[in-house]
Amino acid sequence: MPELPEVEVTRLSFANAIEGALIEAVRVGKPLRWPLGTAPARLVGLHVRTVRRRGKYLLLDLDEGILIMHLGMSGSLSFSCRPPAAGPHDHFDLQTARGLLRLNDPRRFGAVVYVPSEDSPQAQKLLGKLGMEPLSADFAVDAFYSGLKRRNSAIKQVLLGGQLVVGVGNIYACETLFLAGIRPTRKASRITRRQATLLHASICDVLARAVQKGGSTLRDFSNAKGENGYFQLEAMVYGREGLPCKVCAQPVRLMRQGQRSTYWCAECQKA
DNA sequence: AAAAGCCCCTGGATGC
DNA sequence: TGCATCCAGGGGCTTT
Repeated sequence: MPELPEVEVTRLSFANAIEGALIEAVRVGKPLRWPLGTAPARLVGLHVRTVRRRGKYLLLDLDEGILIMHLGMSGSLSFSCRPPAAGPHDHFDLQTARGLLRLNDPRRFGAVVYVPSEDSPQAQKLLGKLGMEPLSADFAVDAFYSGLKRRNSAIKQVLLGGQLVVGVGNIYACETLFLAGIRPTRKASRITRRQATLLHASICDVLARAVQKGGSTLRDFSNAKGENGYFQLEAMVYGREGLPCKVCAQPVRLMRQGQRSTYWCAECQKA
């Protein structure tokens, strides 16, 4: 479910509330993607210092070490003072003095991993190959363009891959390519500087607007306060197969790329 | 090294 | 109502 905007919206919805809080107890439910990497009891007594985001990962800096969280496809976090009893899909609880941070994840593609530091092998295995942060100053047009030049696969796949730029998942890849007028199957290496500049701007624009709208709630996403997002209402192509393109009125198309659905407009995306 | 496929898992929608 | 099939916002691992 969650792409960069949803993860960022989630972070913003509980970071202030949890920062500085003492960890009082930890409950682990069904196994997630990877084991926690430490005994749950060893987290007790530590404080949550800050909550950061890297790509689609959330990083909770503790007094000692970092708790890395990932929401996978179906994960969401909630933070509340009076949480209900854990349900069948609540697989991780971090009980703090300020409230309970809970990961709900039906499909269990998500993860919570404790690492001693960001430089540790465990952390680098997850974070080491990540590309540029699209909402930060290090997302430079030149670096983006030269990175595209070095890739031979379809531009959509390069965006999803996360090695050049992080956080762009299936929804936002479709949307940014539409806004930039680029065919999703276009070889990345053949994208012109002008198109790369346009795509770069579209990525910045779409992700920032999606964060402002609280992310996209397709099925069940909500932030840590339980609030839904509304960016899906502004989607130009994603999930709109057969419906008229909002720009040219031609029917939006659907195709498969690397086992994922790609929505696009053949009329508006000719580059 | 890069690229393409496969797989992890559950639930909801659709079709017969 | 029941059952089979397909699909879903991710990404690591294995194979080319």
